Amino acid sequence: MQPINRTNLADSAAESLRAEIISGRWGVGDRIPNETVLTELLSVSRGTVREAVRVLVSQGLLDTRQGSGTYVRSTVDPAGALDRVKRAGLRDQWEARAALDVEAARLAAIRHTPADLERMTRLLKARGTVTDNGFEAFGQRDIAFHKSIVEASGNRAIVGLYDFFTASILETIHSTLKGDLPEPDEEAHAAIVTAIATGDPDRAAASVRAFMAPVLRELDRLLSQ
Amino acid sequence: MQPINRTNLADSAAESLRAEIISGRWGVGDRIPNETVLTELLSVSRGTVREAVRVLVSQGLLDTRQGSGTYVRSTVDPAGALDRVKRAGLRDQWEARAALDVEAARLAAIRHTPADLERMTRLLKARGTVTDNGFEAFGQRDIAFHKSIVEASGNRAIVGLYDFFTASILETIHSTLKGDLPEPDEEAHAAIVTAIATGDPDRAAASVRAFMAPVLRELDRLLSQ
DNA sequence: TTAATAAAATCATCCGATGACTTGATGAGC
DNA sequence: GCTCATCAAGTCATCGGATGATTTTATTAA
Repeated sequence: MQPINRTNLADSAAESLRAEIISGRWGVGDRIPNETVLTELLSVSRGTVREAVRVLVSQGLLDTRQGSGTYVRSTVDPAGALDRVKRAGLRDQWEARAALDVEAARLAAIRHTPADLERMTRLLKARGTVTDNGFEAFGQRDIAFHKSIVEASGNRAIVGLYDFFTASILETIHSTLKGDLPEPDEEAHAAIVTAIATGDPDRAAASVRAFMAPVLRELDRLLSQ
Repeated sequence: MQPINRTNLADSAAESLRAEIISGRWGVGDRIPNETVLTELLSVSRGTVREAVRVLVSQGLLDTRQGSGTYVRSTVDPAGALDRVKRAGLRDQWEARAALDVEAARLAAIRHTPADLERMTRLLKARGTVTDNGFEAFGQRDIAFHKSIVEASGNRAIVGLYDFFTASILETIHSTLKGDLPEPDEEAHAAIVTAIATGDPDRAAASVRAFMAPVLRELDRLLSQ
């Protein structure tokens, strides 16, 4: 049931332009053909060319200067890569976040400060049970706890990515699943904190991995139905 | 000095739409006003509205369906997440990428196909030495090899993230360091492939971790100077 | 040579028109 | 009453042309 390749001319045009840039045929600083020429090269209208160009401008690949032309700003494509991440699907995103979680715990075991530990412990205690203040609030508290672990890793890039995935996954899960993923019990949560507190990175990583495995298995089962 | 606020109508329009989404006034799944109405609301032409909408579509915030309308796809601002991660600095980015590398190798050990193994082996052989075709070309071949490992993980989200970091790191490293990071020898590279081939996830992960450790140490040393 | 001016090139924006697709309503047939 | 084909309205997709704003280049005068 894949409608497949709902192909936009503007998207295709953007891909063509991106290919020219990534391949290096258009180097940094080069002025690319003007809109009229691109219209002929790509066989699309000028409006479509402009939409394609503007997408690449918004991603930092191109730069337009009124009266002068359109120039290549960068040949690398970080925004495009992140965009692909967004479209990767719930399972892959969940697995990627779990991977970050595992490595974050490893780092946290090495780098955590007493304040980090105190915070994790406090948030775990505040987490409570599902019945307190409704499902939504519980989800928030659960997320806060997990985030405190990631923050203890001291790596801002990992924290940023974790936030990104958490928000993205939350959205998807609300619209596709009905929130019936298994929730590990308090004991499993506490085990992570304990492992980090011991300062053993392997043990910390393993505890998170063990924590995530059954959830990921259940997610697989739900999505394969 | 700064003409600043070189105000594109299309960019301003995109910002207005983004504000509606981020603020939550337009929720996920909502259909936003059609192009004609947006033309009136924003006081710009329909072409400009389309350019603004397409930018947000390319960023994953909106979703257009011909014949039906334009819908809010996500309230997560990938540009914001991207900015935070980019600001995280070279060291954190490198460490985050290494973390992904480790977990990707773990998954690759479990999921790799014979074609994946063949590809990794071929790329490792093609990688050669620094002296072949200059430093730049060697870097490309090295990246291609490492990416083949990540791709063998079968997780598109991780692949996307890896691309993101690779592109971002390359940009930074060219401008800050002088490219004098230690490069693990061929033996270390081959060890990763062997570990993945055995299908032992722990061994695969450990091999990548061992691979990355000295590089990260040296990066720390260089950045602390 | 230098500075002011004019002309050309280019992107920015607007407008109108047609096509393609989706959705909901309508109505015939059972 | 129910099903299904048909139709009409709504919406995005694409096209083409026209005008304005800005930059760059060429020209001209001092």
